[in-house]
Amino acid sequence: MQNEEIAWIFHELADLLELKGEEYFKIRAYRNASRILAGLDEPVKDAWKGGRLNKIPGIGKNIAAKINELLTTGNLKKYQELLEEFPPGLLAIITLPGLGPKKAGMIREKLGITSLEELAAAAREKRLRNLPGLGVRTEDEILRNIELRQSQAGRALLDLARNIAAELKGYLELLPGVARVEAGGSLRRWKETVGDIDLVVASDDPNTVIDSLAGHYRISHILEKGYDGAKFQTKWGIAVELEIVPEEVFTLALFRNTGSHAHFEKLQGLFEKKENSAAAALLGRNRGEMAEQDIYAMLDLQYIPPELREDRGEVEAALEKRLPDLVKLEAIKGDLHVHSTWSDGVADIEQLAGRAKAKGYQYMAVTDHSRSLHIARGLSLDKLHEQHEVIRELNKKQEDFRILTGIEVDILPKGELDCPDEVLKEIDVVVASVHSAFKQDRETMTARLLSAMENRNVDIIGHPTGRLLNQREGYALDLERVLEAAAGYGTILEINASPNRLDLSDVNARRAKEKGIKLAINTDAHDLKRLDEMPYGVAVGRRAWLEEEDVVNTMPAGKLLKYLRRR
DNA sequence: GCCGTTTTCGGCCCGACTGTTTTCAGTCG
Repeated sequence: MQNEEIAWIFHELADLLELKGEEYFKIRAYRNASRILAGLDEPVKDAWKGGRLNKIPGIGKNIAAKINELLTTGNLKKYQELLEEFPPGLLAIITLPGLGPKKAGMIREKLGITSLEELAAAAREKRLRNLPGLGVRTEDEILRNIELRQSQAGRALLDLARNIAAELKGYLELLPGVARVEAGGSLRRWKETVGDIDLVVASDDPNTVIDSLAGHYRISHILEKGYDGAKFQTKWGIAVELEIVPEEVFTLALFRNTGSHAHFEKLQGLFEKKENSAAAALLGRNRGEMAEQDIYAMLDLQYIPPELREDRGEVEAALEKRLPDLVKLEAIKGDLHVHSTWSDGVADIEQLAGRAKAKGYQYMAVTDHSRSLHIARGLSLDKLHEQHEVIRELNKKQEDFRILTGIEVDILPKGELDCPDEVLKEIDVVVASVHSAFKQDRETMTARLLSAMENRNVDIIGHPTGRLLNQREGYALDLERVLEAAAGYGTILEINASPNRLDLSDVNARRAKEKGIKLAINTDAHDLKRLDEMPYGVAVGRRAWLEEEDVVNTMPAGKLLKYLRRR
């Protein structure tokens, strides 16, 4: 059982206890444990074997005992009992924005509703609006959110899909007769969510491959089976589709499998114009040596990296040899948005810096929350000052790495910042973000962000649209005006690399670039593990056609600091 | 539930917004 799975059980346990009406602090302890386990830097199993479980801060006697039960028996009695008491549908209902345990419980009691489907039906039949505490607006909101959820059904976040894909790839590669395995489809294009995991396998024995994968512990059952492929359902909901081909056509199959459809069709058009000469050349080659580059070369195109294959002008650009030189992970020299134990992170500054350094970074900004964000233990001005003193001391001990002072300052509902200018002025990296009053109307929210950008102390706008993938839409915002303002003021916009945000999105980041706005690709990590999520942000940057010069944290430390102080 | 230069119980902990109300409970970050 992996860390994420154990963490997920405690997460659900917390929700279940909330439905049961348990005491707030007990629920919080489970939530906290879930977060800690998900962010733990070693397999929980190793800590368990080594008897170190209750050495982990936040894991006490009781939760350690439950982890022990999980790892010993594969099950948790308390969890199972609660699941029987509260149907899984109720858990889905309380994840809807605006609905919590109290309202879900009331709706269940009054109408016997225990699933999203039943809730949607009741909303359509206008049966919710007369319940105590609910009205027409809530009813509309509920229906809208359920429909939004259903429209995304089956699409997994990229990190989950990539993790499962990597595991299955490793497994398949060990099978006899399997020469190569690669993930294709939207996963290879690094799209923010993935419908199913496409794996292309080079093997002359499809049956063995299919039967072997069917027995993998991640797979719950087989959905379709053909001669040269099969589709499976995983236990995590997302489907896996296998395409099994002879080794000599592997590259071609992977190329076609990667898509997108629109990109592929456009290339097909080019092939047809070539009157089969290219296709003939393709078939005439020694196929074993063929690389994807050759396919593009045959069409007189520059090589188009998978991230660009969306038919958003990349084929035209490749024809004219003007594809961008896309930013690479190796170009990233630091992370400018990281949380420590001073606010709501679970790793301390030295641990974070150590990990950042190990990645080859030159710098990292510690940007803990500002005073008004109580739930995240936002820092008082005194604490902030103290933290910056600590950082200055830590910097004295090292020469080849620099910890930058920072803050993630709240943009308060009326647009003012949650920290006085004279304090902000002294801070290396000021990230300003919205964490409250998400339901403001478009005009108010736009003015709020504009007001923050106007402040010359603000360097970066954090997760600019506030969206959470598969959970909630961004706040109402006139993004065009925000982009205009960012371009005018010289404000940097963030690409938040967290796989559940990826905010700005690829499309919006590309618009930002077109307006001459600089971007920062940051992890917003709250633990050591999440510092590793930078590749997801870089992928968004690549999908946005960004080059190294568009991304401020590709600059060396000295140049960056100068750049930040220019306003 | 966890934690403890507070040693075994008591503290942890929060204000703002929302939609429903007409004074507030529930939700949220």
